[in-house]
Parts: sequence; structure tokens; C-alpha cells
Amino acid sequence: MYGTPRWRKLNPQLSSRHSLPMKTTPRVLIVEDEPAIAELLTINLKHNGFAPVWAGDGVAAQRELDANLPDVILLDWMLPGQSGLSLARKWRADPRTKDVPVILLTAKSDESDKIAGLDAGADDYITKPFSIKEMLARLRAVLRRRSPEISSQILTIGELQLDGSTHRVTFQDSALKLGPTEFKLLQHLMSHPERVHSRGQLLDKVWGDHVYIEERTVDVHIKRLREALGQGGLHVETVRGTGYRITAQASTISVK
Amino acid sequence: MYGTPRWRKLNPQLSSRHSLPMKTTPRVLIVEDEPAIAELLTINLKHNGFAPVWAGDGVAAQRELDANLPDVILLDWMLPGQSGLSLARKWRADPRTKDVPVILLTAKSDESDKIAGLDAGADDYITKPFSIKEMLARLRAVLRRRSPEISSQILTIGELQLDGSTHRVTFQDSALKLGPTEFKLLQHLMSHPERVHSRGQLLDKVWGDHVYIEERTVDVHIKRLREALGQGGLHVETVRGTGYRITAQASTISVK
DNA sequence: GCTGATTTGTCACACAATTGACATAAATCT
DNA sequence: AGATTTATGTCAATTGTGTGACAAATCAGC
Repeated sequence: MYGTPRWRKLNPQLSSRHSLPMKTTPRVLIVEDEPAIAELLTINLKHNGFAPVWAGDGVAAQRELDANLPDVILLDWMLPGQSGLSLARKWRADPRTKDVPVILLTAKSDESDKIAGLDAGADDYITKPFSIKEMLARLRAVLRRRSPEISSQILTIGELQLDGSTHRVTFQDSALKLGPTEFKLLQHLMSHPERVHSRGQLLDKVWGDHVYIEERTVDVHIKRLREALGQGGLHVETVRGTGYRITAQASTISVK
Repeated sequence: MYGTPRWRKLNPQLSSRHSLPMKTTPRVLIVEDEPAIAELLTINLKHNGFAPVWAGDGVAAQRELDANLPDVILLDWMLPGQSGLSLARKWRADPRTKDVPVILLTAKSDESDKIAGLDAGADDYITKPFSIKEMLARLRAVLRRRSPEISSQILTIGELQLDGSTHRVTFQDSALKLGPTEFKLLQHLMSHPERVHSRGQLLDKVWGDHVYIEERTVDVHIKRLREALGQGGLHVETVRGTGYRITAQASTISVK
């Protein structure tokens, strides 16, 4: 008895086929004195799910860096005042900024310059003129490299065992098959055993901070998780009015 | 609907990536008390694809060795405190360091010293003053001599077997033919069995750090790998939403 | 160098798995 | 019982992967 469209498009920015588990839109600091190039970059970055900030020179860039750290820096080699190279070296030396990846933009394509650039601590190197596509690809490659290794933690609750590195779940030594969401859900529950998680908390931690999803959906996935766990599903308890919890002492309620 | 050119020129700077099968940039421990010489070495090594670490004396060198083993040691004959010769002898005696090649740096060119040096376990011998070119050549020679040993490990997963030294892959004792990329891919997967590798990680490890390539390309090579492995391809599993893994227990799904 | 064979990275499409919403049933509390 | 809260089955949209084709790039012989 309903003809209304039931489907809503999720945040289109995150629907790109590049499957990075991007929690936030990555901030990109553009250090570039040419306004034309800076604008070109800004527009294209915005349009592709990044949050660009522009600094026209080394001083402005430093001010921005002091204020808050970006996820990656696009740095022009030739700048008025301080050269990009020396800026890169400086940032690489500062413990606060040393982990921020730097991509150098330059007109030169000499091998020696490339070496000097990478030597100064740049993570990658783009020669002008460059295609937007290439720029985006390199940006994503650099970010991808920073992303944390797949967790190797092995979690155990009773006879339930979850291995993050192999992405496997076993109950009483037999392997179980569960979907991506159920896996993450279980992983989260198991890393905080006995603790009750509200649906809202689970949505934030398992689905991600800025997603809008019905809280009832959590119920559905809890059901799917219990289903997939078989007998082990008894470890997943409902706390009425509050949320869910995983517990070492499996509930004694029998399975039908 | 597509009139756009689908082919993009690869970065010519990276076109040399097929020439050397260098897994990582070799780490070089420089043990040298003269800062000038140490810096000279450091800079030239860096610019030639090595990762130099400097230790000013025997104590620092030992500390570095304890922390992590380099691929080769450049050792000065004359050092404050302990002589280079005795250090070389000590390391050659220690089972942990005995396989790390040592190149002695010395001002003397006497035959007797050379004999003493090689006797102490040094793998090669450079007399100062030396040309950078010679130093690099000897370094590479020493590494090359060692490299077959390193890659000669035979990896086995179920009935799949990969021999790095002969560059051969067999399944159920019959030889298989696979291309260079598929070989490296398989080698990497097999050296971390059961572990899930994201496409990004595979790109970094198999293709190299500074290449930018579509993540979907990994899928294609996985397909080609499976194809080449025939029945053995069942060991290569997809972990939806995460990546790929090689597993001892071949999936029981039958082949069409 | 030139040439033909091989390898490689992309793309477009097909297909299967997953997902989130919703309706309804069941359970639990007061 | 009545009111809330949770469980479950179903469905369409969406996403992730597999695959064949293709052109560029590389390699191997000459």
C-alpha cells in the first residue's frame, strides 16, 4: 500500500568507486602562488570530495599548518620568497608536520630535480602541465599509503574468535562466513566486550561518523550477525531500551 | 558514447621500474667516524637508491644493528675505540649478523691488510681515496651476490609451490606459466599466507611505492593469476570490500 | 633501429552480493 | 491488556567483483 520512493541516495561524495574507507573528506593544503593554477586545483579537488585550502606563499602555508594539519600538501616547487623544496625539508624536520605527505608540483621534469624533491621528503612528484586525473590519482595513492595497516589483532570471546588480519571469524574452530558490515559490527563489539553500545554509537563507530541511517537498521544487522554466528550468536545480547552488547557468558536461552 | 581517448601516457620517469627487481631500497649501515666522509657517502647513496644510516662509532653501530639489520655494512678500518677489523670479526661471529655482508673502507692498500680484512670476514675491500662509482659498483656486486640467497626461498601453499630462485611456479608438480606481474603478485601473497591484502597494499608492495595505477587493475591481475594457476587459483580468495588473500584451504567451489 | 609477440593498464558491461528501508510479528515491560 | 521496543522477512537500489576487449608499452630477435 505504498508507492512512495523508498530509496534515498547516500552522500554522493563518498560514492566514488575509489573504495577508501574515508571517514572525513581529506583536507588538502595547496601552496601555490599562481592564482590560476590554485583555482584550477581548488575547483577540481572540491568537485572530487576533497577539502582544499589555498596558501599563496610559504608564510601563509605555515600559518595554515599551525592552525590545523591537512591530510596532504600540494606544494609548488617555485614560490616567491622561500622555495618549495626548502619548505618541504622544513616540514619534514618538524615532528608536528613530518607525517603529512607532500606532493611537489613543478615545471621541471629533470631526473635530478625529482631526486632532490624526493630527497627533501616529498612523497610524490607531479610535473606541470599535469592532468587533473593524474593529480587526483597521485593524491589518492599518497593518502592510501598513509592509511593504517589492516589490524592484526585477534579478538576472542568465549569460543568466538575474530582475526582482523585474515578477516576470519571462527566459532568452536569452524569458520564462519559473514558480510562486511556484520564483520565490522562484530569486530567493534568484540573489542569492547561486555559494554553496552547504543544504536547511535554503533552507527558512528561501525558505519562511520557522518552517515545518516535509520537506527532500526542496526537491529537488522544484529539479526544477520546472530544468524551468521549460529550458536555463537548467543553471545550477542540485547539490552532493552539501550542497545546491544557482546558477552563472554553466552545466554542460556536455547535456540529454536 | 565514448570519444575520449582511453589511454593515458604513463609517467616516463617511472618507466624504469621494470629494469630492477628491487624489492626495497637496500639499507646501508655506514660505520665511519669522519663526518665529512660519512656525509659524502650518505648523500651519494641516497641519490642512488640506497637507504643509508650513519653510525659514528662501534657502539652506535652495534645499537643500530640491534635495532634492525641492514642489507650491507660499509665499515671504516680505523675507528675511535674499537677497530673496524675487530667489529667485523665480532659481527661475523654473531649468528644474527653473520650473513650481513661487510665492505671495509681503508686508507691502507697493503696486501697484508687486505688479507687480514678478508680474513676477518669482510666481503670486499675499498681503499681510500675511492671513487663513488667504484663504491657503488662494489656495493651492488656484494648485494647481487647475496640476493639469490634471499629470493631463493621456496614458498608452498597446499599443492602450490613457488620458487623465487628459479622463478618457477608449480601446482600438483606441473609447471605453470605466468607473467612477471602475476609472479610477483603470487610471490607477495604467498609470503603472507592467509593475510588479507587491500588493493592499495598490493599496489605498493607488488607494483612499487610511487606508481599511480587504478586500484581496479589489481582485480584484472588477480583474474589473470587465477587463470594461470588453473585449479590452484582456488587458493586465491576474494574478501569482499577488503581485498584478496591466499589460503591453504582452497575454496571448495567447483570450477565451471 | 625495426618488427612482431607479449605484457600491461583501462574501460565497459554483466552479474552477484550486500544493504537499508519498511511492514508486520513477536517479545517485553508497566 | 496496552504500550513500547525489538525481531524478522521481503524487496529494490546500490555496490563490489569478474571478465573480455583493446590500445599502449615493453620485450626479444633480428
